[in-house]
Amino acid sequence: MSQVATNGVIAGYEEHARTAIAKAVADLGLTPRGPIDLRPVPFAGTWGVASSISHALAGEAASAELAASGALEGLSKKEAKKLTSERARMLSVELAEKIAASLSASGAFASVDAANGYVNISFDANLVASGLVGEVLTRAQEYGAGAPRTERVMVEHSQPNTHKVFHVGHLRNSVLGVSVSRILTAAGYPVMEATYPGDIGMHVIKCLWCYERFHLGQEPADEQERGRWLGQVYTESDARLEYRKDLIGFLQTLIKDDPIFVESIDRLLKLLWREDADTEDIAYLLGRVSFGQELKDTEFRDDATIRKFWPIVGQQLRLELENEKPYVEVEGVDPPEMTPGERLDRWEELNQHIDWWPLVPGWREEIKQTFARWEAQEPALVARWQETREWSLNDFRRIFDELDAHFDVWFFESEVEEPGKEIVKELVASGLAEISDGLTVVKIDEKLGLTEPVYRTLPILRSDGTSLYSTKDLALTKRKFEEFGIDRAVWVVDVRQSLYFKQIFKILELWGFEQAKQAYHLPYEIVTLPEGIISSRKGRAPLYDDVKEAVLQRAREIIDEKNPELASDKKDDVAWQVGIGSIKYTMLARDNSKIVVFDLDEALSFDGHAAPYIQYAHARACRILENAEWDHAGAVDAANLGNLTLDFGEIQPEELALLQQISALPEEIQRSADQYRPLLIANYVYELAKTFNDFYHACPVIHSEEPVRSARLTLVDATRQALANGLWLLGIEAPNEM
RNA sequence: GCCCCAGUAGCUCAGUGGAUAGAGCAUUCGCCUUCUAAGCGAAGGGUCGUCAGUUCGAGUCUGACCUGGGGCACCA
Repeated sequence: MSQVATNGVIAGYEEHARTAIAKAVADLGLTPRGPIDLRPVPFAGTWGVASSISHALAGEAASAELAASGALEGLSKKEAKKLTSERARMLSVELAEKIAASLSASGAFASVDAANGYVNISFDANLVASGLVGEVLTRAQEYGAGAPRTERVMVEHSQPNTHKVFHVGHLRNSVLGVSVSRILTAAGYPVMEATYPGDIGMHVIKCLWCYERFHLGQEPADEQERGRWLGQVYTESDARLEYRKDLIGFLQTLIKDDPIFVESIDRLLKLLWREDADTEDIAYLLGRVSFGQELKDTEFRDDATIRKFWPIVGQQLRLELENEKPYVEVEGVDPPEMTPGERLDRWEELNQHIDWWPLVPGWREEIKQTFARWEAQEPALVARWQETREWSLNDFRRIFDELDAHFDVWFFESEVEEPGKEIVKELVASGLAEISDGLTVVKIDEKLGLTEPVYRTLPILRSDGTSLYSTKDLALTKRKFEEFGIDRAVWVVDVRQSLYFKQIFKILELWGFEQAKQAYHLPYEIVTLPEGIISSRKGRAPLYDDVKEAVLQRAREIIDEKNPELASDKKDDVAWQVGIGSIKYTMLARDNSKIVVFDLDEALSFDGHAAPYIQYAHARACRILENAEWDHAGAVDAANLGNLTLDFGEIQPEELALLQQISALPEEIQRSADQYRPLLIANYVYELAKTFNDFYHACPVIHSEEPVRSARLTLVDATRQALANGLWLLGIEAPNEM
């Protein structure tokens, strides 16, 4: 029974069943091709394991038998198949009966029967339940955890950029990273968690430029507000620098999907003519608009042209809105991107800053200079960077704390910039990298002798010698393995970076860095909004702090309604547990490969398949134990001494289902660790809550007679533990009352 | 053009080659004098994108195609 102690009670019984089936099969003179499959019996009212081994054996036998007898000759493929299939079904039923009979005769199982070609082995419920529940109570928080492993894993997640805001997109990453780390830990791996904030790069330069140039000293007095404020400065920097592109882009949209605008262009340009605009510019506009060709902001001779033209465009859009005709769909023609109302709004937005138009080229020049100052490590700029960076990091530390994300290592992009450049030098020296059109790249496919594009080409240094994201990741990967002695490194980064990571890992491998093979990119799909992609650049992102506030407020409202007697500070605790738990659960109860469309109304709905449902089941279990004045410590003692014996009397289907569900946790943990999928745990714990619900609706606990009462209370205790453990793996708290 | 991902109920999603494809939301109808109604029960709702193939057995594996999304030289 030592096997049972390490792998769990149920694993022991399963192993036992597997060996017995294998023996029964061998006694019949048959050899299964693969391992004996086992699964829970999929019917209510049973607890045990089923095998479809007789189907597999019968299939082979039927084919062989029919082929040998010549019965298939002259038949069409379809007919032959049908015949084989029918014969296999008959044989599998016979075989299952023989195997079941043999297992029954051995007397090793409570009951064995054959049904439909399956062999079903039922457990002696009271006996196995005592073992299982005893295991849950003695192992407590450790129940479900696997045997310790030696492979050391580093999980890097949570890579928000400083100088930008933390939004729900980052939230998915952190929540996923925390959960994957916990699941790997539970599966037995020693895990290191690492975060990697992007504290340098073009976004930082832009933000610093905008801060110095327009907002120096305007930062909020409250230090807690500064991170968010800085994010707004970043958004503004981008709006300024991209102003011309944005405006031209909008004109381009008008040309594409507003035929009335295009038809009116002659008249509009006549008006522009009267404004004394540059004639060549007018001709340029006329040509491009009437032929639907691409406009370029650099093609205008006079900066004043667009400023004169803009009010005219606005008048036209207003006119179109006033005379709006219902949109009629035409087959083969794409519907317009924007409604007339949206067009006017967008025009208005751009109009507010029309004076930016002539300034943009100068600003872009200033960005280059700021970048150069950074490269030269000008002390004043570096000091500014350190100060502002800290505002963002303050936010991140608080947010990670709130999310219960704890890191063993903090990597910063700024630390690996120089080491990265060193590696690039080596790569160039060794001939792996080359300089193509001034840009340092690795032509990976060429180096591998591939003719089809697979890895393509990766730039690893800008032509001006400044570092790229890739420059830094080369150094970081090396550092992870060499400095921290890990065996496997996992990057939790969204799916759009898949090719990029393939490239980085392959380059390191080509360079001769063996551990590159143990580097794994864990991709997950992005979070979008119902109206499209999240962009902190455009300032269109639900911020973590805002979503948190909304969700806490909603949770508090519901608590006030559902459980008004709860003490006020307790209400706050529960609101936090439920609110944060709900956000986390919606992120985790969707597979990594699925896009999450973030909708605040949905996030605020706590009904049905959501965290509170599971938390509620946990709270109910706690309350039952409390009302029964259940002696938890006594039960644990009994279990530790091996004295725990449960007597459910005539055991109910709901009790069996609950036992079966509790018993599945260890396997689910291993499976979700192997696949890096918290979803499996999210589903598991929901199913467990549901099964528990069924149980306590069907089976009175406190009001039942001994010994059933104690058996049920122990089962409730075990359920409470399994729910808490499952929620912990998701990073979600389990309230004792709510 | 090449590569990756998704396509299952009206919507959002589960589904480990195995028994009758399941949840939640939404809709309709029930259930609080019994351990918390954030709950429970019932009803309706499906050519599992299409077509071939592998298999005793395919929503699940393979191939082709269709639709949508993403990626592919100086963003991160």
